[in-house]
Amino acid sequence: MEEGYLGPMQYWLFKSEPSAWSWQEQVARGDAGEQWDGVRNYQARNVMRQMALGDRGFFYHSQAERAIVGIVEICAEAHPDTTTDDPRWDCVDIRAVMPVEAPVTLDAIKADPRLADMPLVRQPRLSVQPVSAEAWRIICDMAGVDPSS
DNA sequence: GCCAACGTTGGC
DNA sequence: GCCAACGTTGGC
Repeated sequence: MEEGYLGPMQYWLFKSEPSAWSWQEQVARGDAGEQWDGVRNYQARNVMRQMALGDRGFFYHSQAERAIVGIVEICAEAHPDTTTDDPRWDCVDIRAVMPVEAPVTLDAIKADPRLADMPLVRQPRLSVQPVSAEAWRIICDMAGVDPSS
């Protein structure tokens, strides 16, 4: 990636067990954000390496809730994960932008054939995922959120 | 709380 | 470099 190049906005999805790291905790970090650490999976790491400053993402609660609950922004691009000395693992920082008007449940996503190709549906264990511009728009619609917010 | 799927680890 | 064992994840 060239320095200073502003590419098209990209979209992502971050999955978290609310008992480990919740949307409420993310919001409490404010604009400083927090590193999305602890990822020990190459595919998820590679996804994070593609993220650019200012990209947007969904914040998804797994476990009992299973719903997208908030919008986040990438506030630091991939850098070494400070929770390990293992140089293989990178992470980005994200900050909360806003909660969604209405949580979008996994059930609702699975029920929409336009979203059938999402990794969330196809590869449920991938903890950090890309989201297509179309899926972003559709889900923002369901969530009562302006896709450009 | 179970279990299937998956990904990483480590022995060979 | 293969593959079995193991640990983890996440939906149900």
